[in-house]
Amino acid sequence: MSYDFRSIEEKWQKHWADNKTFKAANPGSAGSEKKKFYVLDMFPYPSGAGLHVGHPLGYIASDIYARYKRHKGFNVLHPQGYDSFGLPAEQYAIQTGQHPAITTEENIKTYRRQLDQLGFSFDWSREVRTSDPKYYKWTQWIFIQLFNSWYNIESDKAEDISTLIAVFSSDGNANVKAVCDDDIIAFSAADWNNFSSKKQQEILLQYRLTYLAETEVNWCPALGTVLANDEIVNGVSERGGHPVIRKKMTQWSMRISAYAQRLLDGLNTIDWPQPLKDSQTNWIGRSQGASVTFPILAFPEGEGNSTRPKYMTGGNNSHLLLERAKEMRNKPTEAEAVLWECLKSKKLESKFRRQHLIDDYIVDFVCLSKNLIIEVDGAIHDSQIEQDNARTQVLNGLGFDVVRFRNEEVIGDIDTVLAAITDHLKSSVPPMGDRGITVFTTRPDTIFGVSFMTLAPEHELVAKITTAAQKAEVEAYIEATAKRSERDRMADVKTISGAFTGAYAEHPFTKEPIPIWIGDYVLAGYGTGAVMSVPCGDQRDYDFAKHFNIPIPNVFEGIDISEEAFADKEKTVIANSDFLNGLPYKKAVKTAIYELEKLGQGKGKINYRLRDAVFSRQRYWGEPFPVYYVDGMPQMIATEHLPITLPEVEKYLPTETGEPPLGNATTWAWDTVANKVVANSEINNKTVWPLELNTMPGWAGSSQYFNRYMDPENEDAIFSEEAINYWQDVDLYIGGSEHATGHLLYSRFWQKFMFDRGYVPRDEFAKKLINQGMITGTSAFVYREDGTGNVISKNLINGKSVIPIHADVSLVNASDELDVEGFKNWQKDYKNSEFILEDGKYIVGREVEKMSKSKYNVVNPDAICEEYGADSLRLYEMFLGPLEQSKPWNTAGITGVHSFLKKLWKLYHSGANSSFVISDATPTKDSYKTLHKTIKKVEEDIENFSFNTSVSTFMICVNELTAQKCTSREILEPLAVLVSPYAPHIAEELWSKLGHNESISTVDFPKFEASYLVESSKKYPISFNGKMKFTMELPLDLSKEEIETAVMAHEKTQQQLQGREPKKVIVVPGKIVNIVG
RNA sequence: GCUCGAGUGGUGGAAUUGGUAGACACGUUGGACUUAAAAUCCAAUGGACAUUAGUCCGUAUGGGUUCAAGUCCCAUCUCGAGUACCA
Repeated sequence: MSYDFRSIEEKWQKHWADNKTFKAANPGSAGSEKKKFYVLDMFPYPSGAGLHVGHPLGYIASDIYARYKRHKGFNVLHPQGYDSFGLPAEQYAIQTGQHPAITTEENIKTYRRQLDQLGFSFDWSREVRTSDPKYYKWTQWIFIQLFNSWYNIESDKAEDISTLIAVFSSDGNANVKAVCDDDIIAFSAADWNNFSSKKQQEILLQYRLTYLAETEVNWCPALGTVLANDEIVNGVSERGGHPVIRKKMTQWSMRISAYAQRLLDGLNTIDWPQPLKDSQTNWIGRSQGASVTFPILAFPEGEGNSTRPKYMTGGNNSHLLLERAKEMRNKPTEAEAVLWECLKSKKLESKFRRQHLIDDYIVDFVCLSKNLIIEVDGAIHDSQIEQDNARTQVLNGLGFDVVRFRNEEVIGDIDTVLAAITDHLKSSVPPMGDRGITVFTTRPDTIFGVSFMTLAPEHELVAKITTAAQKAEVEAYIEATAKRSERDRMADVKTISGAFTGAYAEHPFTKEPIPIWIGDYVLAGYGTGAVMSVPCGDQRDYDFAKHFNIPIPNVFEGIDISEEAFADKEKTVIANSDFLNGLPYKKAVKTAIYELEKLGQGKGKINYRLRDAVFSRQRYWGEPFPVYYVDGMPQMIATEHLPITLPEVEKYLPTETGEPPLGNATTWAWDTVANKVVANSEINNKTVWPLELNTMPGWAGSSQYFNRYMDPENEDAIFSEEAINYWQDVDLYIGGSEHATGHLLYSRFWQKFMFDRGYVPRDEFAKKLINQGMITGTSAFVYREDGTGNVISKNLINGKSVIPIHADVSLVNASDELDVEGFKNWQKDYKNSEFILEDGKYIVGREVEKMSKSKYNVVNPDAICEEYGADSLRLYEMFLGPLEQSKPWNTAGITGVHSFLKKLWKLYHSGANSSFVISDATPTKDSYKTLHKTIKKVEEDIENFSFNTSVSTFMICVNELTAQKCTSREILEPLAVLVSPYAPHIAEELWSKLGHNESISTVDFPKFEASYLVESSKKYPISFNGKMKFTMELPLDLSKEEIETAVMAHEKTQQQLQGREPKKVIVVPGKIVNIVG
């Protein structure tokens, strides 16, 4: 009987499906007493093109591992599902009008058929689809949890928003340490309790982990949607390659920045590939340095009143207000008097002034060096909250922090008040405002090398500080840079451009004026959008200074900076820098920060590149938000009313007024009484309100799917506690490296959030991750000659000018010969072209490229399965090389693994007419040895994910057993188990022929016995000066001396030495002999 | 530019803590079987020289450490991936 892979594979695929062979057991059902093991493939998007041979690579590897773990006695969870929301189905809907759900359903069918035919051991009873309302109900649920959470820096975790509200209403926000928006205004408990509900909601949005805010987003006009940073590659959209522009829009954002440090720290606890960790580290972009504030000297050097004393901070009406201030100083309230006694005694180590003019306000107390204002309010202020807020905003705008206390607080408990002020003095680096430019620098040690400041052209201060004389030039420059697209700016980093604002800042230490420039090499989106430029230590600053003839002071000892900047931190010794002179880098940084803190003009700071993630998409085919709007403020729909299902729309394009596609829906309003979605016509702005029109991005559905697989049918919770506590986390996660900074970062973020809120027991979702390499295509080219239009065979080009044209790889055989007639029929344009052949053949050119439809180099697994079978394809994909490595697809070698399977089959069918033969004879010593060295190697290989070498090992094993004419059950039974993870169909068939009725899938993995491999002798390689000359068989129990004697006595040794006396003989028993001399 | 990874026959790739370089396949060549083809089986196959015996050279390049280096160290080159003015 010959190896009929077609019927064998069909038979077992049906058997597995009918018997639910791979169903994983949840707690409470049989099988869950075993140890768990969770093997997961990255969520596939079911594209219309179906699978190509590159896709299954990772699935085969994970399947081998899953099957191996079952043999090892584990309860294995190996699920599969579909990330089925997404752009392609929607683009297709826009073009054809076909509902994306239909397209998606069809694509999934193709995927499922293709996956089934490869014999994967997935537990299909757990399948999830992100576009299924039963699934996205829980995506919406998580969104609500995020909305109802804030990040408490003190406990360093996310907490329920109610704990924040409690603090606000008892203590205000002065002592709240939270990750929140930058423009937070200070308020007291009384303020909070008096704020309108809308005002409270606005403030809370500044703290929530998902929040609605006007942000600058990447808008892609061609796709009609915003894109996340990771969806943009080289300045154009990842999908489609369309241009992307910056635009301000109100969008949902995720406060992932709160988790920057923990996302970084977590990388040390997981076994993920280093390059992947590196790119996440890079993306998070932590840099340690200092934030430094440079006061702005309002007028250019030498002009006007730059000599005006610094404490004169009043505005235009100063002359009117000074008298009033004096009067108030003489008649302080009781509370003011008490506080002033404490402040003027300098108990707090900072100088305060009382009843001082700031712009057009008289403030109660101010510390000018720390930009801190303290107001003491009586009962009257309760009635003028709005005015006070306006005043606070103006003062904030000028760069001051405002802290308010009530009279009763000051009189009642002065110590608490003083402690609060001390806290503020310590923590307050004045926010950026008209009074100063705050910059972030990693090199505070070079602060004496600052010779100019540079602001991003978009920086909000630019308009305020530019002098009349420079106005025209600055505006022209801003206009010119705004016109340059993101892409131009990136492509062209060599051109140096900028403009002088006419304004000057003051150096914190030398008090020298520093000119303020703008330049587009400074990015608005990073740090504060401003830099202190140190041309001697930074090449970009250096180039800028050279270009605009700005001085380049040298602050490095013994370094020549006449040609380029000096950026080496290790060799740095600071010079020309007052108190930093002679210090090396690290000490100088510390000292500089210490001195800046003393001045209140800077402090050590850690900066992250990671931005909050925009979470709104102006698309149809995505999760709807469980959100409706009351007076423009977002409201969450109670979780018991979820899911909010995607409405039907006439067309999938934005509305005429530019609203997202959901704006076309006519039944898209929320009735807060009936708690259901109703027609838009019922909106009354009392009980029926409009729903959110955006949908969630692609990564929403994939950020917790791995946990949902643990309990996918659960309708009451995202997963049961029993399920999550049993399965815990993913033990092995396999997928492509393209998800490094998208899916894998967002998933880690959500997992940490779920951990903080107590829903999951682990704060990292995947212990081990492997990136499988990409299988690239081998494109084929024909060459059309310029002018003549003749199509020339590759080796006849000889320098002629030709245009390469992709030919479909199915028209080319293994020897690179083209089926010319087939090509002519395929591309009708070439019907009448003349093909210039060599030796009667047309030879194509070959090139390795990404496998893609447009390059006509896609190889479909269906054809391979048809010709060689799934087991051959599985073995071959593994045999190609290491899993992590990228490699071009080349079918040439598949006959090798296919004939291996035939040999394996024959090993069990050695009888007459190839009939099945098995004997109970005791195996030979050699057969035992062959089997056990195979067990050892295969086990090691699987544990190390070195699947390619296992396949070789099987080949060697079968070759040896065939030569030994082995038919022993004692050998051939374990061999079938060994092979089963790799080639499960043939293994099942052989197993059943061996007389078993149960599936092979959970049979124990054969146990390795070292005793079978023990040898009594070794074929020693005998080397002379390290070069192997011959081998010599010697017993292994010889001592070093005995080996040496035996080797020296050998005739070939004497022949090699030709009478010379060896200087030294190295003997490593069991390994090698090396004779030196 | 920076970061990371990789360079081994005609090809995919093996090679344990440094210890016989090229396992296992593909391809190629020759042979067996066959009317023929397919399938199958056998043999050879890193390069150069040599009838044989054998000799020399060989893991990107140049150095180094070592009895011994594909493996460790230094420098250089090439390719791939990621990143893009990150202060």
